[in-house]
Amino acid sequence: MPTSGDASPPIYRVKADFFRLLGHPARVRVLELLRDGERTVGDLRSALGLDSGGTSQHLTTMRRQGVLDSRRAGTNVYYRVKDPRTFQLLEVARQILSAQLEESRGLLGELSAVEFVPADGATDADHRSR
Amino acid sequence: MPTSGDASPPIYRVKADFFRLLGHPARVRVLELLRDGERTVGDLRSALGLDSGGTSQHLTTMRRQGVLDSRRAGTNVYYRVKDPRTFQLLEVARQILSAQLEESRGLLGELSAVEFVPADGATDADHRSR
DNA sequence: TCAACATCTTCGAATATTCTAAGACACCAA
DNA sequence: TTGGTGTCTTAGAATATTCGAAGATGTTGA
Repeated sequence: MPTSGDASPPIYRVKADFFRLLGHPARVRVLELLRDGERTVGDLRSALGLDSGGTSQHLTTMRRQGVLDSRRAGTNVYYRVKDPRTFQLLEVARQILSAQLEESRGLLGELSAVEFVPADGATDADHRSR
Repeated sequence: MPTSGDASPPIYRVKADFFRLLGHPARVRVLELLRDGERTVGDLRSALGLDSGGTSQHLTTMRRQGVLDSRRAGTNVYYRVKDPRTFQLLEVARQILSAQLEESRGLLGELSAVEFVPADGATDADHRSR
């Protein structure tokens, strides 16, 4: 068996492609809309507020990369998420982001507490000026 | 408390920005290199094979978005991953991708088994021509 | 202060992605 | 077979990201 034409790209590139695929608001929404089952293109289109061309483009991209799967039923096409672990990805991202939010909210609190000045004026995270 | 100047963007946009940040081979590698602890810019630079400008650019981007954190020690700057859950993201992505690989490998096997023809010529996944 | 080193910034060119609009195609019901 | 609906494709313009090169800044030790 031949090692086929295109040398398979390094893992970190495959991963990057995969994350880049998720790196678009409309595509994140598609995943969220598909969280509880398949939907037709029309459903998604109206939920996203895109025209059918744009919707189709995103869906096609995601299917090509193996994130989505589709099935035709009459004149409609139903899309679904292929691997449920994809939702785990969204969930972990949500956790990370809400932790960030919490932290920055904390900093904001400190900021407004003008009266309080820590013993050592400069914090560790302070080494970049600008 | 005022709702501050910039209306906070919808969650799906924040998530998308976050994934897009991970959507670059060099940045994925940085995360992998930081899996077991902090590294200096120079370490990362030589591992990535970039010039110091490019390295700095990626690191700065990741720090601005809150994925990395840095500390200066003398003339060096050490970077580290801020939230360990970030690695979980990489891990889940790896799982999804290797499942995909396995599946396509399976299809490839079928493909080379030219003799075998299923009872019904068309499969379900076959509704898109082209 | 100066030289050496590490890191950061900036800017324009190169490249990639997304948007928009127009029309093509597939399927169903009449 | 024809019209209507739903989905897909394409191509070029608009926009965003990345690359490469040059130099600025900050830190240490002499």
